[in-house]
Amino acid sequence: MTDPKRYLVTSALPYANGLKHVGHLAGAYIPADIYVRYLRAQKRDVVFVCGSDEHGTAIPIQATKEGTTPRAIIDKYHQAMKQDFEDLSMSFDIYHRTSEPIHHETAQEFFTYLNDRNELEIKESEQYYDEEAKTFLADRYIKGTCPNCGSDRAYGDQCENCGRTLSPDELINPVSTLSGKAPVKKRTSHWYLPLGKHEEFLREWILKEHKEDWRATVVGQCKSWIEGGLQSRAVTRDLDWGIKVPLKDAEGKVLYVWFDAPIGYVSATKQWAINNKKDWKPYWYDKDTKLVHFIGKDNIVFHCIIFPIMLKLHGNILPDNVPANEFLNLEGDKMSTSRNWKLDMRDYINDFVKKENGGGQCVDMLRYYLTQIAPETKDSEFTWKGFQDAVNSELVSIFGNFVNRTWVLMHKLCGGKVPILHTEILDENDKILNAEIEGSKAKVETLLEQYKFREALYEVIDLSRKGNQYMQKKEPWIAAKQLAANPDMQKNIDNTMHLCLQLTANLAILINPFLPNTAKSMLNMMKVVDKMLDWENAGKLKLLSIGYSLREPQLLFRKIEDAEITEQIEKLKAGLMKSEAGVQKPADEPPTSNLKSQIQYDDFAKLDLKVATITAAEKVPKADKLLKLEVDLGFEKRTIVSGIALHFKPEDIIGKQVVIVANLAPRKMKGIESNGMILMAEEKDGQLKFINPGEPTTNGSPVS
RNA sequence: CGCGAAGUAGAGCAGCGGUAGCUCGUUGGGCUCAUAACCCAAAGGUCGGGAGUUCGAUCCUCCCCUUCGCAACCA
Repeated sequence: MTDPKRYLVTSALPYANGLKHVGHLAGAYIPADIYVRYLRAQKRDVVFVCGSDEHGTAIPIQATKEGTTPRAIIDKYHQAMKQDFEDLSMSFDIYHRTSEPIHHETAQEFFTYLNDRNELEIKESEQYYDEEAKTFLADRYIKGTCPNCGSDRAYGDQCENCGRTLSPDELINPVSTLSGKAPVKKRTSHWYLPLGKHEEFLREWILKEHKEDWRATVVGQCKSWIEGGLQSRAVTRDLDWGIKVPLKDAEGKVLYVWFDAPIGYVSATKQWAINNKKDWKPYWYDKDTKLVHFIGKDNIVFHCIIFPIMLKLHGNILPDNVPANEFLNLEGDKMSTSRNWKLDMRDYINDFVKKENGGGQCVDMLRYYLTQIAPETKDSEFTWKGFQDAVNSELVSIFGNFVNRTWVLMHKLCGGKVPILHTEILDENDKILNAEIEGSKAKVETLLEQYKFREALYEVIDLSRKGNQYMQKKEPWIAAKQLAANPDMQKNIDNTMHLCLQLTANLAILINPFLPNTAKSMLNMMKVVDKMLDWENAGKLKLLSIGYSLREPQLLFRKIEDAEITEQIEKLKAGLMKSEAGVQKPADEPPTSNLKSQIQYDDFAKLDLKVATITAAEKVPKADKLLKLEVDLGFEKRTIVSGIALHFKPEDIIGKQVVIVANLAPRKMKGIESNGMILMAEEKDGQLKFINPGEPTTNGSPVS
């Protein structure tokens, strides 16, 4: 779409059941924020909406897990996510939530509109029903034996043991997790959106019209779904958490979360309009509105297939583009909430932004690195070393350093003021630099319009690199030494510094969408107002007036120290260990007879169990969980490293008698050799307790 | 299984018909205004494997191998 009248930009609504990590940030939020800031700098009419997605079965499940109510869960995570986005300089015009009445009304109106026009089908099916709880059971609420591996940890949607995808009907001996009783089959009816009816439209719209301008990964995914045959999808569920189906005979039914969530973009726009006394309708109905959804690749089907069908049936405009990103891996492995292998936005905020040497510059460092490695065409990888390299060698050494040396030299050689430009002696280098400055605007612009954020950012950094090259060729510090012999050299110095200063002003404009906090610091150094950042000023060479005095330099970025990244990597690994310990005993599991397979006496006899007394204990440095213990076996003392630091203080356990496995092969942990293992009982909440003889016993006594 | 995306220098990534580029890292040199920063240069790749189309293929076609995703939650 060329020259639209207005823009509506959305970022995927984050699901309110937990904190979000940097993968989310890189995928759907930072690119959208860059795009929006760029449009605003161009004085375009743009609204940027987002908000929390607060319905669906996972919310009540999370509530059970945390021992609280669904309402408390969504309030907690809505607040947390909103705060985190704010801390990372996301510039939403509104951060809404789907629990608001205006959203319920909007979603219900959507449903009614479609239903009244017979665009939905009603189908009857048999679903499991819990007679005691008087409710139909979501797949996730039914537990049973896996038909594949025989584990009793299989749910109606998937087996936790073998990972196989299941349907509730496949479970052997299904049990309701609500009442613990066997559920019965009961007939129920649901509304379905027949996607198949719209196949031709999708083929035309995506595979033909947008074949070229949408990302290959997006078109490819859509093609895969369309050709795979589009099934009707239920838009309602039997659940008591969500938006009530607005019909008399639909007691106990709510809209399926995937149906109401994208409508959240519409209700957020409405709320924004109310807050700002604007009309929301053109943003969703006028053909001259450019709608852009920023999402991750998992969301492609909703934003490219299902929601567009809903929008089309409802008479709304369709997205102009859906620049979905692939996934971001972390230190060689997929990010995963359940395995705790992730970097939460909040953790970064606490460890960097909120520190004394943090603040806006640390926000921009993360924004920089995540943009630089954004998974635009394929999965990419976040590594702490990569983060450090990007910050130290590009932000600090190239960009920050260019600005700094310009400022320092300007103060030393030009009296702290913008020097005159002597046009009569401009040389080849000056002219080339001018052309580079003028050319960058168009380059960055074109790339941003194509959603190539990584490349666009590269162009900006590259412009500062060209500034460094230019300065190196002109060597004003050498010219300064020749001043005594040749006072005319001042003219050379003036020209060089004048151009470097104008270049800095340009850099501020160009970097602003990506690193807004940095742009702000630069404005402060230049003593100019925000208006200078207007995009139309990019490429201009008269942004700073001659004779204007400028502030002292301030460093734009600090370096990331080795110790900081080492600490982060260790923290990540410690978190993984914690979660793996947790997986063995999920908190919500009732006591079960988790018996291991039978062994013979000989197997048991191989174990050498002995009574021992802990004589010394200390924390292992740089390890959250480990304690280094010394135990007395009577006949010898030995060192055992044990992963119990989260449960016991070293000073509290000295003198305790324990049972150890004395013939376990030695193993090095954190460089300390551990000779044996202390036996522990584990409560279902993960709490650990020592196994010891009921009364004091001689150290070294065998246990059998 | 099938479908989609991807496999390119030590690392992270571009490119996509005319025998390969960028950033970091490495090595050597220059400069010293600058956050031991900057600048220049060099080394380093049979572009996953095989076959085909073409005057010519990393880029097109086919086969194979590997990784990721595919309407549970999840960017």
